[in-house]
Amino acid sequence: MPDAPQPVAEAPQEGARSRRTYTIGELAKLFEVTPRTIRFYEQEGLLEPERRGQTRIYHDKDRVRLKLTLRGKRLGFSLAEIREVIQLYDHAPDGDERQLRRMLDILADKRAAMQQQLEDIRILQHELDDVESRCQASLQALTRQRAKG
Amino acid sequence: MPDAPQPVAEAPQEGARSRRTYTIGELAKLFEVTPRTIRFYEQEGLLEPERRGQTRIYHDKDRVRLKLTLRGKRLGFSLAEIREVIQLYDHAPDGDERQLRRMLDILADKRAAMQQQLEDIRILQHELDDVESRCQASLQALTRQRAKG
DNA sequence: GGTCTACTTTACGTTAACGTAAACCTGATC
DNA sequence: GATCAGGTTTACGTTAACGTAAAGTAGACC
Repeated sequence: MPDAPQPVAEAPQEGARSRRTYTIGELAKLFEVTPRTIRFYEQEGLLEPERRGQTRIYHDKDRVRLKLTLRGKRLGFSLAEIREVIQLYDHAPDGDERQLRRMLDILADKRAAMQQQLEDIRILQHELDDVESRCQASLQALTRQRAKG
Repeated sequence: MPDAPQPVAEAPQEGARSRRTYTIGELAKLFEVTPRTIRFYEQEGLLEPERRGQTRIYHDKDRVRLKLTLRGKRLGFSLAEIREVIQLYDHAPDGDERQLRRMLDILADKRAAMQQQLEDIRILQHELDDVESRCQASLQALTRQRAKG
């Protein structure tokens, strides 16, 4: 499942600019994923943590990226697609005209997909409404029957 | 990707009750999937076509189920989850109280997931807005520069 | 009756997204 | 200085959702 109501894990915002850093374990706990997952996302080019000696140090930028990544996943995007969006996000203002136009094309695609998703959700919600009301009805029927019997 | 703007393939509705049937190939073309995919969905318990001799015959019920399945996939649900919903859909009114209550629980879960998705889409759309405006800005900058040079 | 075309089963291959296990390093603590 | 928690790399394993190829069948047409 698109990972239902995520515990809305979020970092404490000490003032406007929280300059704190995270170990991989901290970040993992914060978003309820495993360290392995975080390393894998790095390997796939979604994160680029600092290195202090051998160990990774994550900054707010990485935390935001990870958040975006998990949001994308909940919507069924692949990691490759999410990386695409992240690169758009980071390199939007530079590049030549052809690149910029290509970006706008990709953006239009993502938008269309999300529009489709909105529509899909709308329809599915109605269908769930339907099932639920039928469920409630038979439940009440059972209850009435028990009251009589 | 959640399969962007699907060509909104849909069957002709000859009157209210279209009693026509479909071969696997027809159904596949209608929704732009392969026959293999349709057989796989059957194997996973999502479809139950009639058999005429060896070959499968699909009715409107199957078409609706397939449509629901693809909608679920666009939202990132797994086939197992979709099967769960389909079974809810088909067996909502029967079963004892415990089963009905369990159904309502599952329904609540799906609802929560979809609420989360709505929120995710809202946020992502804003982020895409941001990227796009930055894109447009640098594009205009390039154009102005060219006009001068 | 041969030849298409579209169906069928069986079975192995593939890709994405991690899980899991082994073997190692490293700073803190008893 | 041993131990331990938490970090690291390397590498193989696993699951979902199909793709693909081989080999057979069954009706339509020339």
